[in-house]
Amino acid sequence: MASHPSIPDIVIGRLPIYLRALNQLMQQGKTITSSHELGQRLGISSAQIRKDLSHFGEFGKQGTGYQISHLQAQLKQILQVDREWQMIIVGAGDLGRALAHYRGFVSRGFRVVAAFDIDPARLGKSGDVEVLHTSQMQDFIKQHNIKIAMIAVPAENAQEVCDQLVAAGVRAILNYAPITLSVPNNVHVQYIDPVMHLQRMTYYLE
Amino acid sequence: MASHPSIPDIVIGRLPIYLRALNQLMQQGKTITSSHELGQRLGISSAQIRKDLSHFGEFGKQGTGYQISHLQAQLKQILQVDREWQMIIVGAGDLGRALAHYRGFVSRGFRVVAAFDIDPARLGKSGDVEVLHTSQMQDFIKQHNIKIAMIAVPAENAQEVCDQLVAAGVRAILNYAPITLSVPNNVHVQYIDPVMHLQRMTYYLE
DNA sequence: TAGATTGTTAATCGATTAACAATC
DNA sequence: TAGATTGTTAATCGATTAACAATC
Repeated sequence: MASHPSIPDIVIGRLPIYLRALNQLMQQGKTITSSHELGQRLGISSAQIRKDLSHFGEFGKQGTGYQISHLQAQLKQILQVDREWQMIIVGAGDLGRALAHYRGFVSRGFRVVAAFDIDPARLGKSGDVEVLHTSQMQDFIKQHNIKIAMIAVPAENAQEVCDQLVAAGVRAILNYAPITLSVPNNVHVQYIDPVMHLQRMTYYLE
Repeated sequence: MASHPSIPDIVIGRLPIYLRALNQLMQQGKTITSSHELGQRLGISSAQIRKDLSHFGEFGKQGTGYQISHLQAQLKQILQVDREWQMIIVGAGDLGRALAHYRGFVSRGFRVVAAFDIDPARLGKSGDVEVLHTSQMQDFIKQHNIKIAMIAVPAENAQEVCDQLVAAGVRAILNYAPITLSVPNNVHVQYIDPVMHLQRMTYYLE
Protein backbone atom coordinates (compact mmCIF):
# COMPACT_ATOMS: atom_id res chain seq x y z
CA MET A 1 0.00 0.00 0.00
CA ALA A 2 2.46 2.58 1.15
CA SER A 3 5.30 1.89 -1.23
CA HIS A 4 4.73 1.77 -4.95
CA PRO A 5 7.70 -0.16 -6.28
CA SER A 6 8.27 1.78 -9.48
CA ILE A 7 8.66 5.31 -8.16
CA PRO A 8 12.21 6.60 -8.61
CA ASP A 9 14.18 7.14 -5.42
CA ILE A 10 15.11 10.61 -6.58
CA VAL A 11 11.42 11.54 -6.51
CA ILE A 12 11.02 10.18 -2.98
CA GLY A 13 13.98 12.29 -1.97
CA ARG A 14 12.22 15.46 -3.06
CA LEU A 15 8.99 14.82 -1.18
CA PRO A 16 10.48 15.83 2.20
CA ILE A 17 11.68 19.05 0.57
CA TYR A 18 8.16 19.80 -0.61
CA LEU A 19 6.76 18.93 2.79
CA ARG A 20 9.17 21.26 4.52
CA ALA A 21 8.31 24.11 2.16
CA LEU A 22 4.60 23.54 2.79
CA ASN A 23 5.20 23.74 6.56
CA GLN A 24 6.89 27.05 6.02
CA LEU A 25 4.13 28.45 3.78
CA MET A 26 1.54 27.33 6.30
CA GLN A 27 3.36 29.11 9.12
CA GLN A 28 3.24 32.24 7.01
CA GLY A 29 -0.54 31.95 7.09
CA LYS A 30 -1.00 30.86 3.49
CA THR A 31 -3.67 28.30 2.63
CA ILE A 32 -3.19 27.85 -1.12
CA THR A 33 -0.07 27.51 -3.24
CA SER A 34 0.89 26.50 -6.78
CA SER A 35 3.61 24.40 -8.38
CA HIS A 36 5.03 27.66 -9.68
CA GLU A 37 5.29 29.30 -6.24
CA LEU A 38 6.71 26.17 -4.66
CA GLY A 39 9.24 25.77 -7.45
CA GLN A 40 10.36 29.36 -7.24
CA ARG A 41 11.11 29.01 -3.54
CA LEU A 42 12.98 25.76 -3.93
CA GLY A 43 14.79 26.38 -7.19
CA ILE A 44 12.92 23.51 -8.84
CA SER A 45 10.84 23.75 -12.02
CA SER A 46 7.07 23.75 -11.63
CA ALA A 47 6.85 20.95 -14.18
CA GLN A 48 9.03 18.75 -12.05
CA ILE A 49 6.92 19.31 -8.97
CA ARG A 50 3.72 18.45 -10.83
CA LYS A 51 5.38 15.41 -12.37
CA ASP A 52 6.65 14.21 -9.01
CA LEU A 53 3.27 14.57 -7.36
CA SER A 54 1.50 12.87 -10.26
CA HIS A 55 3.19 9.60 -9.28
CA PHE A 56 0.95 9.48 -6.22
CA GLY A 57 -2.35 11.01 -7.28
CA GLU A 58 -4.06 14.27 -8.15
CA PHE A 59 -3.77 16.75 -5.33
CA GLY A 60 -4.47 20.06 -7.04
CA LYS A 61 -7.23 21.95 -8.80
CA GLN A 62 -6.84 23.45 -12.27
CA GLY A 63 -6.81 27.20 -12.18
CA THR A 64 -6.35 27.30 -8.42
CA GLY A 65 -3.37 25.24 -7.31
CA TYR A 66 -2.96 23.18 -4.16
CA GLN A 67 -4.62 23.51 -0.78
CA ILE A 68 -1.56 23.51 1.49
CA SER A 69 -3.10 21.58 4.38
CA HIS A 70 -4.37 18.90 2.05
CA LEU A 71 -1.14 18.44 0.12
CA GLN A 72 0.77 18.41 3.40
CA ALA A 73 -1.47 15.67 4.79
CA GLN A 74 -1.10 13.63 1.62
CA LEU A 75 2.68 13.91 1.59
CA LYS A 76 2.84 12.92 5.24
CA GLN A 77 0.80 9.87 4.48
CA ILE A 78 2.91 8.92 1.47
CA LEU A 79 6.12 9.29 3.47
CA GLN A 80 4.52 7.50 6.42
CA VAL A 81 5.16 10.37 8.79
CA ASP A 82 1.49 10.71 9.65
CA ARG A 83 2.49 8.78 12.76
CA GLU A 84 5.32 8.97 15.32
CA TRP A 85 8.44 6.88 14.82
CA GLN A 86 10.51 5.94 17.85
CA MET A 87 14.26 6.27 17.37
CA ILE A 88 17.40 5.59 19.33
CA ILE A 89 20.78 7.30 19.24
CA VAL A 90 24.01 5.36 19.55
CA GLY A 91 26.80 7.49 20.99
CA ALA A 92 26.29 10.13 23.66
CA GLY A 93 29.23 12.39 22.91
CA ASP A 94 28.76 16.00 21.85
CA LEU A 95 26.90 15.09 18.71
CA GLY A 96 24.73 12.38 20.25
CA ARG A 97 23.68 14.69 23.05
CA ALA A 98 22.97 17.53 20.64
CA LEU A 99 20.69 15.16 18.71
CA ALA A 100 19.05 14.01 21.95
CA HIS A 101 18.24 17.63 22.81
CA TYR A 102 17.08 18.62 19.36
CA ARG A 103 13.53 19.98 19.50
CA GLY A 104 12.79 19.60 15.82
CA PHE A 105 12.10 15.87 15.66
CA VAL A 106 8.72 15.50 17.32
CA SER A 107 6.79 17.99 15.20
CA ARG A 108 7.92 16.16 12.08
CA GLY A 109 7.16 12.60 13.09
CA PHE A 110 10.09 11.33 15.15
CA ARG A 111 10.87 10.81 18.84
CA VAL A 112 14.17 9.91 20.45
CA VAL A 113 13.31 7.33 23.10
CA ALA A 114 16.80 6.42 24.31
CA ALA A 115 20.52 6.86 23.71
CA PHE A 116 23.32 4.36 24.23
CA ASP A 117 27.01 4.67 25.05
CA ILE A 118 29.80 2.37 26.21
CA ASP A 119 31.29 4.95 28.55
CA PRO A 120 29.75 4.57 32.05
CA ALA A 121 30.48 8.24 32.73
CA ARG A 122 27.94 9.21 30.11
CA LEU A 123 25.01 7.16 31.41
CA GLY A 124 21.92 8.72 33.01
CA LYS A 125 19.57 11.47 31.88
CA SER A 126 20.66 13.89 29.17
CA GLY A 127 17.83 16.37 28.89
CA ASP A 128 14.70 14.30 28.39
CA VAL A 129 16.58 11.31 27.05
CA GLU A 130 17.97 8.45 29.12
CA VAL A 131 21.46 7.30 28.18
CA LEU A 132 21.80 3.55 28.71
CA HIS A 133 24.77 1.24 28.37
CA THR A 134 25.35 -0.21 24.92
CA SER A 135 25.13 -3.72 26.34
CA GLN A 136 21.38 -3.12 26.78
CA MET A 137 20.89 -1.85 23.25
CA GLN A 138 19.82 -4.96 21.40
CA ASP A 139 17.29 -5.96 24.05
CA PHE A 140 15.87 -2.46 24.03
CA ILE A 141 15.48 -2.47 20.25
CA LYS A 142 13.62 -5.77 20.32
CA GLN A 143 11.41 -4.89 23.27
CA HIS A 144 10.36 -1.53 21.84
CA ASN A 145 10.34 -2.71 18.23
CA ILE A 146 12.66 0.11 17.19
CA LYS A 147 13.11 0.44 13.44
CA ILE A 148 15.21 3.62 13.21
CA ALA A 149 18.59 4.49 14.73
CA MET A 150 21.08 7.33 14.46
CA ILE A 151 24.77 6.48 14.70
CA ALA A 152 26.89 9.13 16.42
CA VAL A 153 29.95 7.13 17.43
CA PRO A 154 33.54 7.45 16.14
CA ALA A 155 34.22 6.09 12.66
CA GLU A 156 36.21 3.16 14.06
CA ASN A 157 33.17 1.76 15.88
CA ALA A 158 30.44 2.63 13.40
CA GLN A 159 30.40 -0.60 11.38
CA GLU A 160 30.29 -2.75 14.52
CA VAL A 161 27.43 -0.69 15.96
CA CYS A 162 25.67 -0.90 12.63
CA ASP A 163 25.90 -4.70 12.60
CA GLN A 164 24.42 -4.86 16.10
CA LEU A 165 21.56 -2.56 15.14
CA VAL A 166 20.72 -4.58 12.06
CA ALA A 167 20.89 -7.87 13.94
CA ALA A 168 18.43 -6.52 16.50
CA GLY A 169 15.90 -5.42 13.89
CA VAL A 170 16.70 -1.83 12.94
CA ARG A 171 15.80 -1.13 9.30
CA ALA A 172 16.75 2.52 8.83
CA ILE A 173 20.01 4.11 9.92
CA LEU A 174 21.06 7.72 9.86
CA ASN A 175 24.85 7.57 10.03
CA TYR A 176 26.87 10.55 11.26
CA ALA A 177 30.18 8.67 11.23
CA PRO A 178 32.28 9.56 8.19
CA ILE A 179 32.42 6.10 6.65
CA THR A 180 30.31 4.11 4.22
CA LEU A 181 28.50 1.30 6.04
CA SER A 182 27.87 -2.11 4.62
CA VAL A 183 24.35 -3.39 5.30
CA PRO A 184 21.93 -5.99 3.88
CA ASN A 185 19.59 -4.97 1.07
CA ASN A 186 16.57 -4.58 3.29
CA VAL A 187 18.23 -1.94 5.49
CA HIS A 188 18.25 1.72 4.50
CA VAL A 189 21.14 4.03 5.29
CA GLN A 190 21.44 7.77 4.95
CA TYR A 191 24.63 9.68 5.58
CA ILE A 192 25.32 13.02 7.19
CA ASP A 193 28.90 14.20 6.93
CA PRO A 194 29.36 17.97 7.11
CA VAL A 195 32.86 17.76 5.66
CA MET A 196 31.58 16.21 2.44
CA HIS A 197 29.19 19.12 2.00
CA LEU A 198 31.98 21.59 2.68
CA GLN A 199 34.33 19.90 0.22
CA ARG A 200 31.67 20.08 -2.42
CA MET A 201 31.50 23.84 -2.01
CA THR A 202 35.22 24.60 -1.84
CA TYR A 203 35.55 23.28 -5.38
CA TYR A 204 33.67 26.36 -6.54
CA LEU A 205 35.32 28.93 -4.27
CA GLU A 206 37.70 31.75 -5.28
CA MET B 1 42.45 26.94 -13.02
CA ALA B 2 40.71 25.15 -10.23
CA SER B 3 37.19 25.11 -11.58
CA HIS B 4 36.46 23.79 -15.04
CA PRO B 5 33.09 25.28 -15.95
CA SER B 6 31.62 22.32 -17.79
CA ILE B 7 31.94 19.56 -15.19
CA PRO B 8 28.53 18.45 -13.92
CA ASP B 9 27.77 19.28 -10.31
CA ILE B 10 26.74 15.71 -9.69
CA VAL B 11 30.29 14.61 -10.50
CA ILE B 12 31.75 17.18 -8.09
CA GLY B 13 29.42 15.81 -5.45
CA ARG B 14 30.93 12.35 -5.77
CA LEU B 15 34.55 13.43 -5.45
CA PRO B 16 34.34 13.88 -1.66
CA ILE B 17 32.89 10.36 -1.46
CA TYR B 18 35.85 8.97 -3.37
CA LEU B 19 38.25 10.97 -1.22
CA ARG B 20 36.71 9.63 1.96
CA ALA B 21 36.93 6.06 0.71
CA LEU B 22 40.58 6.56 -0.19
CA ASN B 23 41.29 7.84 3.33
CA GLN B 24 39.73 4.69 4.68
CA LEU B 25 41.68 2.37 2.37
CA MET B 26 44.89 4.15 3.27
CA GLN B 27 44.20 3.71 6.97
CA GLN B 28 43.84 0.02 6.28
CA GLY B 29 47.39 0.07 5.00
CA LYS B 30 46.57 -0.31 1.31
CA THR B 31 48.61 1.54 -1.29
CA ILE B 32 46.90 0.57 -4.55
CA THR B 33 43.23 0.31 -5.47
CA SER B 34 41.09 -0.04 -8.58
CA SER B 35 37.87 1.48 -9.86
CA HIS B 36 36.31 -1.91 -9.29
CA GLU B 37 37.32 -2.11 -5.61
CA LEU B 38 36.31 1.46 -4.96
CA GLY B 39 32.98 0.97 -6.68
CA GLN B 40 32.23 -2.20 -4.78
CA ARG B 41 32.69 -0.43 -1.45
CA LEU B 42 30.61 2.56 -2.40
CA GLY B 43 27.87 0.89 -4.39
CA ILE B 44 28.90 2.78 -7.53
CA SER B 45 29.83 1.22 -10.87
CA SER B 46 33.50 1.11 -11.77
CA ALA B 47 32.69 2.73 -15.12
CA GLN B 48 31.20 5.71 -13.38
CA ILE B 49 34.24 6.20 -11.19
CA ARG B 50 36.58 6.08 -14.19
CA LYS B 51 34.33 8.44 -16.12
CA ASP B 52 34.14 10.89 -13.24
CA LEU B 53 37.90 10.95 -12.79
CA SER B 54 38.49 11.31 -16.53
CA HIS B 55 37.02 14.80 -16.35
CA PHE B 56 40.12 15.90 -14.49
CA GLY B 57 42.97 13.88 -15.93
CA GLU B 58 44.51 10.43 -16.01
CA PHE B 59 45.34 9.22 -12.54
CA GLY B 60 45.64 5.45 -13.01
CA LYS B 61 47.78 2.85 -14.74
CA GLN B 62 46.36 0.21 -17.04
CA GLY B 63 46.61 -3.23 -15.57
CA THR B 64 47.41 -1.88 -12.11
CA GLY B 65 44.85 0.65 -10.92
CA TYR B 66 45.37 3.77 -8.84
CA GLN B 67 48.06 4.61 -6.34
CA ILE B 68 45.95 5.68 -3.38
CA SER B 69 48.24 8.44 -2.10
CA HIS B 70 48.48 9.97 -5.56
CA LEU B 71 44.77 9.88 -6.32
CA GLN B 72 44.05 11.27 -2.87
CA ALA B 73 46.44 14.16 -3.43
CA GLN B 74 44.91 14.88 -6.82
CA LEU B 75 41.36 14.88 -5.49
CA LYS B 76 42.34 17.18 -2.65
CA GLN B 77 43.83 19.59 -5.14
CA ILE B 78 40.78 19.47 -7.39
CA LEU B 79 38.43 20.09 -4.47
CA GLN B 80 40.80 22.76 -3.13
CA VAL B 81 41.15 21.03 0.22
CA ASP B 82 44.93 20.79 -0.12
CA ARG B 83 44.89 23.81 2.18
CA GLU B 84 43.09 24.80 5.40
CA TRP B 85 39.84 26.75 5.20
CA GLN B 86 38.84 28.92 8.15
CA MET B 87 35.18 28.69 9.10
CA ILE B 88 32.83 30.28 11.57
CA ILE B 89 29.73 28.89 13.26
CA VAL B 90 26.66 31.02 13.87
CA GLY B 91 24.64 29.81 16.84
CA ALA B 92 26.19 28.33 19.98
CA GLY B 93 23.32 26.16 21.18
CA ASP B 94 23.65 22.40 21.48
CA LEU B 95 24.32 21.92 17.80
CA GLY B 96 26.67 24.87 17.38
CA ARG B 97 28.76 23.71 20.33
CA ALA B 98 28.81 20.13 19.08
CA LEU B 99 30.16 21.44 15.76
CA ALA B 100 32.70 23.61 17.58
CA HIS B 101 33.99 20.54 19.43
CA TYR B 102 34.01 18.25 16.42
CA ARG B 103 37.50 16.81 15.90
CA GLY B 104 36.91 15.70 12.32
CA PHE B 105 37.27 19.04 10.54
CA VAL B 106 40.99 19.78 10.71
CA SER B 107 42.26 16.55 9.19
CA ARG B 108 40.04 17.11 6.18
CA GLY B 109 40.85 20.73 5.45
CA PHE B 110 38.71 22.90 7.71
CA ARG B 111 39.15 24.81 10.96
CA VAL B 112 36.53 26.49 13.11
CA VAL B 113 38.03 29.81 14.14
CA ALA B 114 35.07 31.35 16.01
CA ALA B 115 31.42 30.97 16.88
CA PHE B 116 28.79 33.67 17.31
CA ASP B 117 25.61 33.94 19.36
CA ILE B 118 23.20 36.69 20.41
CA ASP B 119 22.77 35.29 23.91
CA PRO B 120 25.36 36.88 26.28
CA ALA B 121 25.12 33.79 28.50
CA ARG B 122 26.73 31.74 25.76
CA LEU B 123 29.77 33.92 25.14
CA GLY B 124 33.33 32.87 26.09
CA LYS B 125 35.34 29.75 25.37
CA SER B 126 33.57 26.57 24.31
CA GLY B 127 36.31 23.97 24.07
CA ASP B 128 38.94 25.47 21.81
CA VAL B 129 36.54 27.86 20.15
CA GLU B 130 35.72 31.39 21.31
CA VAL B 131 32.04 32.33 21.22
CA LEU B 132 31.65 36.01 20.36
CA HIS B 133 28.59 38.21 20.18
CA THR B 134 26.79 38.29 16.84
CA SER B 135 27.25 42.03 16.68
CA GLN B 136 30.94 41.41 16.04
CA MET B 137 30.33 38.85 13.32
CA GLN B 138 30.53 40.96 10.19
CA ASP B 139 33.73 42.71 11.26
CA PHE B 140 35.29 39.38 12.09
CA ILE B 141 34.40 37.93 8.69
CA LYS B 142 35.95 40.88 6.90
CA GLN B 143 39.08 41.01 9.04
CA HIS B 144 39.81 37.32 8.72
CA ASN B 145 38.57 37.05 5.15
CA ILE B 146 36.23 34.20 6.09
CA LYS B 147 34.56 32.51 3.11
CA ILE B 148 32.72 29.63 4.81
CA ALA B 149 30.11 29.63 7.57
CA MET B 150 27.85 27.09 9.23
CA ILE B 151 24.41 28.20 10.35
CA ALA B 152 23.16 26.56 13.54
CA VAL B 153 20.48 29.00 14.67
CA PRO B 154 16.69 28.46 14.89
CA ALA B 155 14.83 28.43 11.57
CA GLU B 156 13.22 31.81 12.33
CA ASN B 157 16.59 33.58 12.36
CA ALA B 158 18.39 31.65 9.67
CA GLN B 159 17.55 33.87 6.69
CA GLU B 160 18.54 37.02 8.54
CA VAL B 161 21.85 35.48 9.62
CA CYS B 162 22.40 34.30 6.07
CA ASP B 163 21.91 37.80 4.69
CA GLN B 164 24.45 39.18 7.15
CA LEU B 165 26.99 36.50 6.24
CA VAL B 166 26.62 37.14 2.53
CA ALA B 167 26.86 40.90 2.98
CA ALA B 168 30.12 40.46 4.89
CA GLY B 169 31.69 38.28 2.20
CA VAL B 170 30.87 34.65 3.01
CA ARG B 171 30.57 32.58 -0.17
CA ALA B 172 29.75 29.08 1.12
CA ILE B 173 27.14 28.25 3.75
CA LEU B 174 26.38 24.97 5.41
CA ASN B 175 22.86 25.43 6.76
CA TYR B 176 21.56 23.29 9.61
CA ALA B 177 18.31 25.25 9.98
CA PRO B 178 15.39 23.40 8.39
CA ILE B 179 14.53 26.04 5.80
CA THR B 180 15.56 26.81 2.24
CA LEU B 181 17.67 29.97 2.16
CA SER B 182 17.59 32.54 -0.57
CA VAL B 183 21.04 33.74 -1.65
CA PRO B 184 22.68 35.45 -4.66
CA ASN B 185 24.02 33.27 -7.48
CA ASN B 186 27.63 33.55 -6.39
CA VAL B 187 26.96 32.06 -2.96
CA HIS B 188 26.86 28.29 -2.43
CA VAL B 189 24.56 26.67 0.09
CA GLN B 190 24.41 23.11 1.30
CA TYR B 191 21.74 21.79 3.64
CA ILE B 192 21.83 19.36 6.52
CA ASP B 193 18.45 18.41 7.93
CA PRO B 194 18.34 15.03 9.67
CA VAL B 195 14.56 14.91 9.50
CA MET B 196 14.60 15.03 5.71
CA HIS B 197 16.89 12.01 5.62
CA LEU B 198 14.66 10.19 8.08
CA GLN B 199 11.52 10.97 6.09
CA ARG B 200 13.17 9.64 3.00
CA MET B 201 13.72 6.30 4.71
CA THR B 202 10.32 5.91 6.38
CA TYR B 203 8.76 5.82 2.92
CA TYR B 204 10.36 2.41 2.45
CA LEU B 205 9.72 1.00 5.92
CA GLU B 206 7.33 -1.82 6.87
C1' DT C 1 -16.58 34.12 -19.63
C1' DA C 2 -11.45 35.01 -19.15
C1' DG C 3 -7.53 33.77 -16.63
C1' DA C 4 -4.97 30.54 -14.33
C1' DT C 5 -3.09 26.21 -13.24
C1' DT C 6 -3.33 21.41 -13.21
C1' DG C 7 -1.98 16.60 -14.91
C1' DT C 8 0.14 14.41 -18.75
C1' DT C 9 2.37 13.54 -23.12
C1' DA C 10 6.16 13.86 -26.09
C1' DA C 11 10.62 15.85 -26.83
C1' DT C 12 14.86 17.00 -24.99
C1' DC C 13 18.50 16.67 -22.28
C1' DG C 14 21.96 14.55 -19.48
C1' DA C 15 23.81 10.78 -16.89
C1' DT C 16 25.04 5.96 -16.60
C1' DT C 17 26.68 1.80 -18.45
C1' DA C 18 28.67 -1.53 -21.62
C1' DA C 19 32.28 -2.54 -24.36
C1' DC C 20 36.87 -2.42 -25.98
C1' DA C 21 41.34 -0.78 -27.75
C1' DA C 22 45.37 0.62 -25.47
C1' DT C 23 48.83 -0.62 -22.46
C1' DC C 24 50.96 -1.51 -18.00
C1' DT D 1 53.79 -13.06 -22.73
C1' DA D 2 49.15 -13.36 -20.26
C1' DG D 3 46.21 -11.01 -17.25
C1' DA D 4 44.36 -6.98 -15.58
C1' DT D 5 42.68 -2.44 -15.61
C1' DT D 6 42.61 1.99 -17.48
C1' DG D 7 40.48 5.88 -20.30
C1' DT D 8 37.09 6.64 -23.75
C1' DT D 9 33.48 5.96 -27.13
C1' DA D 10 28.96 4.81 -28.33
C1' DA D 11 24.63 2.98 -26.76
C1' DT D 12 21.32 2.91 -23.32
C1' DC D 13 18.77 4.46 -19.88
C1' DG D 14 16.31 7.70 -17.11
C1' DA D 15 15.17 12.29 -15.65
C1' DT D 16 13.79 16.94 -16.78
C1' DT D 17 11.35 20.19 -19.41
C1' DA D 18 8.20 22.23 -22.76
C1' DA D 19 3.83 22.36 -24.29
C1' DC D 20 -1.02 21.94 -24.13
C1' DA D 21 -5.70 20.04 -23.56
C1' DA D 22 -8.65 19.88 -19.73
C1' DT D 23 -11.00 22.35 -16.43
C1' DC D 24 -11.66 24.99 -12.19
